[in-house]
Amino acid sequence: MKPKNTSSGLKEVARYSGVSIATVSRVINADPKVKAETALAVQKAIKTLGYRPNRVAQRLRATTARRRLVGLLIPDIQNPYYVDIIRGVEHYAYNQNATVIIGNFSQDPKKEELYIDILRSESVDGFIVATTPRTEKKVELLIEEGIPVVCIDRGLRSLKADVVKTDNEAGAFMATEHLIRLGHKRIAHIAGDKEIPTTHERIAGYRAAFKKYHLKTEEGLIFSRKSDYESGVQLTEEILALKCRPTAIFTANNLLTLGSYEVLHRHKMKIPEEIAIIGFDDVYWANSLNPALTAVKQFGYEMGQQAAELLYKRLSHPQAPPASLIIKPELMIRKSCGES
Amino acid sequence: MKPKNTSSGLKEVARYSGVSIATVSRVINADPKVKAETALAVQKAIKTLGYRPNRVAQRLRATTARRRLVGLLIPDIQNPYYVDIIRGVEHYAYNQNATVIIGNFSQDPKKEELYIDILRSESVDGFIVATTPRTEKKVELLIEEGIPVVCIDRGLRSLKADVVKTDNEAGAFMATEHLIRLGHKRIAHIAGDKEIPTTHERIAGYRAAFKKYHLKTEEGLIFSRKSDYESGVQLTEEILALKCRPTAIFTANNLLTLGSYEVLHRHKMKIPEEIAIIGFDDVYWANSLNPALTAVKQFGYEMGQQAAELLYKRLSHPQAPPASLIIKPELMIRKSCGES
DNA sequence: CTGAAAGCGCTTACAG
DNA sequence: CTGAAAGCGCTTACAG
Repeated sequence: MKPKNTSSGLKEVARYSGVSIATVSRVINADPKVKAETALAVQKAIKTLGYRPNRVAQRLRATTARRRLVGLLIPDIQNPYYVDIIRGVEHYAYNQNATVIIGNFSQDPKKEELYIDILRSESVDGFIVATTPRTEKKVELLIEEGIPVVCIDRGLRSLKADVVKTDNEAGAFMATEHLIRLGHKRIAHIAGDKEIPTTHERIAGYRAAFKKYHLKTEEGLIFSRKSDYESGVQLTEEILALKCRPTAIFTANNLLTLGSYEVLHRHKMKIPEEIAIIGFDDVYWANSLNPALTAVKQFGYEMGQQAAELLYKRLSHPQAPPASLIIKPELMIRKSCGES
Repeated sequence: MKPKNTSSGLKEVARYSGVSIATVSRVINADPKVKAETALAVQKAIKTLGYRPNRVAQRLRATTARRRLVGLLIPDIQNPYYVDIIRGVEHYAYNQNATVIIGNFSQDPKKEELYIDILRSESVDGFIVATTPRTEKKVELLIEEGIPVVCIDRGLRSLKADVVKTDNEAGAFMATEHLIRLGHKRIAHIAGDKEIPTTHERIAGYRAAFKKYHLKTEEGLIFSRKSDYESGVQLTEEILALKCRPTAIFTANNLLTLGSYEVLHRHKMKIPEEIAIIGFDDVYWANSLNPALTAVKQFGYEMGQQAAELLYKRLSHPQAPPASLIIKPELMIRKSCGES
């Protein structure tokens, strides 16, 4: 019934190597004050006994920055963009011998709040969060309590935390400009949920491109519902039902893009001849779509790494002023807008 | 410098409500022996102080089954099938007030071993693992030590653990039979990595369908490299280069399918007229592909839930004999094989 | 350079 | 029904 206690514990290592548990602890933490030969003996004992420190006990005792646990709050693990971020954070953490604990709240506000509390109770070194305006207060509370937080994808309005995000306006501008240069004048924009700040930044980029080319932007061509697949489907249907159809669509994220593709195919629209499409967010299987998707690539993986790095920097410099890392996206030209 | 200690701790709650910390602890754990009015008073104190138990301390002290942490070992978080599994596990855990800690080893053997050790050091209640034969020994060790393990997607050869998996042979049979009934006789199979047991089960299903229809299976049409996107690309190229091309392809997982689509589109093959394609694994954007993908759906989300449930059952019945849950997949008929 | 001891925030027999 | 005390497995001043 009771599990054999194989993970011997500090005591056994101490006994085996003839020192105190304090010393064993010191060699585990690479304390340079330990005499070399003592350290060696202890290391041997650790190896032969197969000892592994209990991370829970370490964390309970440890002071911040040595807990080796980072909390990552993610809106939707089904969205490949967030998966990239997760992988990036994880990669950095792995190299620091840290673990990451993910709170995937699936766009559910209740879960979102709860996960903040839970991760906090897990004594994370700090948080990396893709905030929703909804929980902004709660996140600010964390910061006031001295818990390091870095925002990813979206910053805090109060700007009190580090942030790494994409230059959304620039990305949307690039996409729209690409279409304009190809001769499109009536471009629909399927925007994301207006609750989310990035949505507005992308709309701004869309408008800016029109402005630069002295084109007027038709307000009726900006569509928005939520940021999910289903909204992509519904809004594309609305667009196709327009008496005077636009010649191109710019979708604001990968879920919307996918939803849009579904409808375009169902209506047997020729892409890009009858309608061109360009999406925000690149995916690794963009070439498996037909035609291959031209998209604005956000560097999710790199952003995740940077965020983790920022977090650990802040751990050692809690008083440093908040930093912003704005990553320029890149246009991946493939086939869905025609040859450029 | 030092974070304000807002999360008051048992002591403050005890002081505030005029009882001992033992009593506070009891009401947190819903011990029925506590007098109702005492409990009420304590609950009020907890609420007004905004107290939240420190999960790390709880876990250190707790005995198995009350640690509320499940370890999930996943081969590749970029694969949507595993994302479904993660979501399922998480859903169940959430309802148990448990957290799940994910070890995503990205198909890297070294990471795989390391994550087992790390999750173990985190004192998980138990593991849910998609094993690789590589780490089978290590997983068996876990079991011998009395740590509950449930395998997902793939079982243990020794059968010593609970397992929830798809009926792979049946799934592959369904896919192949579907193609045969549509009149295809020469069907290529892009199988997964031969190191992985599911690969062989799917090949067996493929063969079985041929047998049932008294067709001979051409060994030269079974292709295998690894289980990733790139292999899908390469093997499809090989297939198209064949002097005598098959009329259909059956791909063994979603990554291979996507790779295959890329090549088929690049070569401007008409699907399904020139070549039909059917894939193992369904994805939520199957309709965004062109043509919409006909696929064998594995119930990843449900499997994840079941696995978590099995894990918690085993926690209360450690001696129960290992259970196997074999889930029947379902054929999702769309357009990539033509109308049925 | 090393050990004895206190303590991280909890839970749980053991008394009463 | 409740409290005092031991202890989970570590780390870290404090002595020496």
